[in-house]
Amino acid sequence: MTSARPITIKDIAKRFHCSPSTVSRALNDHPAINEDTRRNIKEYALEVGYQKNEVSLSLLNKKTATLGVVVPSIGHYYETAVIEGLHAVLQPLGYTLNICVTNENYLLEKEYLTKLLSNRIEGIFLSVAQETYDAGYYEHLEQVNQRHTPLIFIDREYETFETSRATVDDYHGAFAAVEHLIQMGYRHIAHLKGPNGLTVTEQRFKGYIDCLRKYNLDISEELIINTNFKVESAIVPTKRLLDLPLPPDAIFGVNDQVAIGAMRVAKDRGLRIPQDIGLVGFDNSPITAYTYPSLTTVGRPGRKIGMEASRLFLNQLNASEDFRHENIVLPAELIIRESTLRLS
Amino acid sequence: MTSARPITIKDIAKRFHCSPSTVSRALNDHPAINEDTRRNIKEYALEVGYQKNEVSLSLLNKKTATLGVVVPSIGHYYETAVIEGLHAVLQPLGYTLNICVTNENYLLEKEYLTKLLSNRIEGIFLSVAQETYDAGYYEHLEQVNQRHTPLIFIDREYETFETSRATVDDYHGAFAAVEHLIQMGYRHIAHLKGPNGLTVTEQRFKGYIDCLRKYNLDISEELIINTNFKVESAIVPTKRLLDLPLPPDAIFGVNDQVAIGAMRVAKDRGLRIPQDIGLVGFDNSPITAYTYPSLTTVGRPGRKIGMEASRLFLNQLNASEDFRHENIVLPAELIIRESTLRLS
DNA sequence: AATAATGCTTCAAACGTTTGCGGATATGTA
DNA sequence: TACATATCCGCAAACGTTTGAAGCATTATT
Repeated sequence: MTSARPITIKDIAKRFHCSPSTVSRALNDHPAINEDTRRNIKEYALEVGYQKNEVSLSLLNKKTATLGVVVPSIGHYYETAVIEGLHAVLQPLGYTLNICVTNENYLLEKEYLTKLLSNRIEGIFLSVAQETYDAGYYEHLEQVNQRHTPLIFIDREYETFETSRATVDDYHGAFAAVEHLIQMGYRHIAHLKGPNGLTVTEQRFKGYIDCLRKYNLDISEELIINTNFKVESAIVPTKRLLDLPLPPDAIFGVNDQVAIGAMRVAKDRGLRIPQDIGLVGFDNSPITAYTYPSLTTVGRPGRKIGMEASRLFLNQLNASEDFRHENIVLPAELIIRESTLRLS
Repeated sequence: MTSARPITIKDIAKRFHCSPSTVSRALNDHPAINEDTRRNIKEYALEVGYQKNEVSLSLLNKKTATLGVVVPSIGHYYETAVIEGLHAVLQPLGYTLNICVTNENYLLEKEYLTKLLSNRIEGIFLSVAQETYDAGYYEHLEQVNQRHTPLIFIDREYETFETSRATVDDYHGAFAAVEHLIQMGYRHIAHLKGPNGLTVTEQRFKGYIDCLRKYNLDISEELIINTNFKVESAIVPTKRLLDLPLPPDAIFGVNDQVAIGAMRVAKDRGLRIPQDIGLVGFDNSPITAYTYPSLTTVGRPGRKIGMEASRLFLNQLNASEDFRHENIVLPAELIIRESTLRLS
């Protein structure tokens, strides 16, 4: 039963005993149409709720005004901030965003890319899934290149893949976080690392390591444990850390979620934060300002990343022959709160 | 420079000096095509990366296999859970979800609906924006009805609008939360209410009020303050509550965010939770299990709602003449944690 | 009165794909 | 040799819209 056939321009043409061309021109205010004809047609169109079929227009103009946004999840603050930034720039320009969530799944990511290309979207913003990283797959990106569809990496990227990207300087963000811990007098600093292989994970890890090196602090394997970005994935690792003969006096979490998980475990153990143990997260998600104690964290300008990524896309669209891919890296900002502010 | 024109069926036809029909049939394994021809064509298509133009197919078949999901935001746990549920059912059936974020903005919501209809999507899942509520607008929904496009309400709905919906029993969820507080011995219970007018807000509010009535507890205007669902919107209201001559001994937050905001303020005041003050949230977002103390909350089955909403859509698609809209209401579940568990 | 100009409208092609029908060639049967 | 039957392929229309070019009245210009 569902769909009563939508009114078409032909239907209107029949009603007025004129040709579809006339109706089209009338609706688009073409000057070479009689004033009365135009008015009548427009009134009637409004009355019957005519809506132009964008599908046919897309076919005709080879333009869909649609962009794909392919991300592993939309549950975290950063991702939604990026999407908001994309939206802020691109929606006013008439673009529709087609948001696809891969759930960290490679096959789904591939399927989405194919589907988006089949649907003739005009550009893709991609943060690659974890599985894609793990397996080192990237053939599914070739089809995008082959079609010369602009591809912009956001957040999670392939370092070796030649395309534009807008990312955050995770390395220096992490470095600053650990340096801050050191300046606060913490010396035995653990890291709840993300899943191995992801650029964000490894960059933050590298920042952590390099900072320890700079200050001649020991790097201990047992102080580095993987998590999967979720709160609950921090619980067991944190317990293991605190059970060590020489437990850490600070924990740097790969994101806010795991830092909050660690906070919970530390409090359960009766540890005082920041006196007994310091905690740092990453992302500056809204909640971090209101945990107790509030969480020191590294802010990522997600909205700005989205806006920069949009700019990269637009540049590529209007680019000349000698177009070179751009690499935008925005700084991360250390936000000092109570969880590390111990007056030594 | 960007787009090298995608390969079409005509290009392939030229290459093999045959007609487009033949290519089409070869690619679709039509039996009336010579084995060799088919093989050659398919090989060549693969080689040059041919991808069928879904836009033209949509036009031809009047089917886009795309559904619109229009929500006020994607920042909260519940919303992403719903989307995941929709996805779980509909993605395997070949549907693409077009996720649109209205930012609580009426005009944007209207624009999205129009655009989705113009793009000939086959169904819409809608959680209405706050502005839409406030102003009581709903003409923009008429166009959806007029086109007989299935419309399913999720979460935020218009009670008076005749369509299918899948929602959570906020009323009884709130009632259970407050009843639990009463059973724990709390007597002076405040409510951090959401923005007025929203169904979810009002239902939870009603549950709160009715429960107080049932137990003959006073209902005090000054214990009811509006928030906007965000953490920070709970700070000032909570301070005002705690500054009252007779401050509340428990706070029921309209969602987890505001409850966590309240938790922060209470702790700043040196109040012990749950001994001095009880706290309840709503949504069971992952973090609530790991705050300190963990937060008692009311769980909403977001994923299930998404799946049920999908079912409603599919029902409507295959419905006969005597189709009636369905109204699915799933129960909310009280999840008791430390923030209210005082042993009286 | 012939020509030019103006105002309004229709024709036809195009976008990429599918599909019923008819056509052509080759093979089998009488 | 004539006819039926497979086997394979092309024609053309369709989906809804836009748009350059051409058509046709009517009015203006010489």
